[in-house]
Parts: sequence; C-alpha cells; structure tokens
Amino acid sequence: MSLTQALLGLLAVEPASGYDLTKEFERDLGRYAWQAGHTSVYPELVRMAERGLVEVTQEGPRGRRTYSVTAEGREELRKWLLAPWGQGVVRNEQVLRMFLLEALEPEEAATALRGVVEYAERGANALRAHREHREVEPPEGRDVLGQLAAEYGLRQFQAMRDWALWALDHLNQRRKD
Amino acid sequence: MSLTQALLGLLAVEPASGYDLTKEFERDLGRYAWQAGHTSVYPELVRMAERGLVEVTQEGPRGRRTYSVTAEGREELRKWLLAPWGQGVVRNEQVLRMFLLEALEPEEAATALRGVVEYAERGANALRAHREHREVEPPEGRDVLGQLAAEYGLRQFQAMRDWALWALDHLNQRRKD
DNA sequence: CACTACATGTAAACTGTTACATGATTCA
DNA sequence: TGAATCATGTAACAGTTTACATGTAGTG
Repeated sequence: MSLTQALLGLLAVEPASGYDLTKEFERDLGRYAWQAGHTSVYPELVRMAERGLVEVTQEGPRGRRTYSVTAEGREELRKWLLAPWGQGVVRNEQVLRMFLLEALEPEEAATALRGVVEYAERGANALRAHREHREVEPPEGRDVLGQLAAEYGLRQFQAMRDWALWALDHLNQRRKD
Repeated sequence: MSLTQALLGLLAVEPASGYDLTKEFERDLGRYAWQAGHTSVYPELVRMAERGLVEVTQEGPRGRRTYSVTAEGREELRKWLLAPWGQGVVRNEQVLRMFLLEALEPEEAATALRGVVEYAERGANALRAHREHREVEPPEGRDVLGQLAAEYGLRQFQAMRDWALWALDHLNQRRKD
C-alpha cells in the first residue's frame, strides 16, 4: 500500500502528527500524487508503529502525537524509492474525462476541449504567480515538497494545455474528411 | 464511481464485451487515466445493465456478451463530461515517488532523479516511434482513444523529464549553499 | 491434440470513504 | 464566551484486489 510509503516519506523529511500529515494530503500531495483522509492516516500510523516503522517521539497539547521514522522505516522507504520503475497505481479522474471526450459529438467535444485549455491555463498561471512569490520568500523544511509539487504541477498543466490544443486541431482535421 | 463513467465512455465509442473493456484498461487507459481488472468490470456491467445504462446487444461464442450504451447511459455520460471541472480523484504512484526522493540523501536523490530522466526519455521515445508508425497506418474505431492516450503520454513524459532536470539543478544549487 | 487466447464469473481479504463523535486550545 | 482550528478516533459502507474456478474456440 503506497499510503505507508507516503507517510514514511513525509515523516523522513520532518517529524509530524497525523493532523499535519493529513493537511499535506489535502494540499500538494493530494493534488498531484496521492490522496488520503485523516480517517486513513490515523489508523495507518498506529499500524506502522506496531510494525516498528515509525514511533511517537513527542506528545503535545490536545493529545497531539508527533511521529518520527525509525531506522527500520527509513530503510524500507529507501528500498521503495530506489527500486526499479514499473507501472504503478494510476488513477486520475481528469485525464479519464479528457480521453472520454472522444465519445461526445464533435461540436460538444470541441467546447469541452476549449474548457480544458482554459482550466490548464488558469492552473499554470496560479502556479507561476506562486513561483514568483517564492522567489521573495524561499521555502524551508516541509515546504520544499510543496515547491517540488508546484514545479511538477506547472509542467503538468502545460502538458495538459498542449494536449488539448493538439486534440482540438486533430478534431478539426477529422471533421474535414 | 468513475469506473461506471469509464465503461460508459468506452462503450459510447464502440460496443464491446467485458473482455474487450478489460484489455482497454490494461493498455492506454490503465497507463494514464484509470485502472480496473476484469473482476471489477464484469460485476459493474451487470449493475449498469440493471440500472438501464447499458444493454446486451449481441451474444457470441464462449458466452461473449457485447454491451452497448442505452440512451439513458449516453445522457448520464454527457452530464458527467460536461460538468464543471474540480479536483477529481488523483492517485499516481510514480509521481508520489518522484516527490518523496526529497527524503533521500542528496547523492542518492541525484542518482534516482537521473533514473527518472532516463525512464521518461525511454517512454517518450517509444511513443514517438509509435506515432511515426501511425502515420503510415491511421487508426480507426477504438484505436482513436489509443492515439489520444499516446499523445497525452508523450507530453506527460516530457513534463516528467523537464521536472526531473529542474529538480537535479535545484538539488545542486542547494548543495552549494 | 496441445497450447494459447478468449471469456466469464465468485468469494474473501483488503483498502478507502463517509458519517458520526468527542474534546481541547486559541484568539478575538 | 463564542467561533475557529487543532487533534484524534470508530463504524458502517463502498470499492478494489487477489485467489480461486471453469469452460470454449481457434491455431499450428
């Protein structure tokens, strides 16, 4: 289960509580890589602690428990990160929708594709603004992951926009035949 | 559940059996958009038929049943495709791994990132070869979806490569500080 | 006739989501 | 002191994967 690896990776960068980790999934990670709610995170942390991959290293107010990765956990993470690349789990509702626009009538498909272009441009612009703001205030600690995600997201949106423009062109070509 | 929409979309392009649909998930769709095994597909088709979204329009050898979308199913698909875009389900093990490389020691992270660059280049090259081959033999029917996927995949791999090169550069910058 | 690909299914185990539930701290 | 945020959890349900199971048609 990749949730284990995701938590291991986040905790390896910096110790955190289940609450912190959940917020991470709501932000960058959940946008481009992996989603998980707090109802998955908390029980998983308990299971991982039982397996010796993480441990509670601090307790704070409101029952807050800060987890850290153990040496064993770090080794497991390392193995996963350095393993050969194969076809992993992929599930992307937006991409699914993009592909299935094919099933619409050409007129409607074109309208929808123009919507994709707009959506991708909005996304890219927001990230470019975010990038400029970051040049003023450089990130630190866990925010570095946010930067990795933002840079990936920017390229992702550009790819989406390019694809939609190509698909529009392709659609027009076919309508002429 | 997006499996319903995925099946609806595939069947809207062309009627197919559960077996055919499963193969589609193993190929292009499962690579970039959505994965599903035959043990999900068959029961789902039965449920969808009960709801009146699809119907068996042909029976062939070996118990083969070809499903087609009903008018009701087509309408449901259309609604889903034309709905406003929001944050859909996202789950991508490769992207998760890319982001978490941050947790490795800089040396190892750099090695892994160079691996990402290579992987993305291999993927892009394979798709470019596929594209040239397609110029000789233009696709038809369901293969059009394969073409949409291939063009998306190509841009995806390019984005991945660009990101990994940026991340390598970024890593070197931080090592100097 | 053997092998491969076609073709469909069930059941148990596992994973993830939604709804429900509770209480503490901080800040205006 | 009221509201927002912090912080954690359980239980029922929904969805997915893995293992098991079976049989047919075509091809060399």
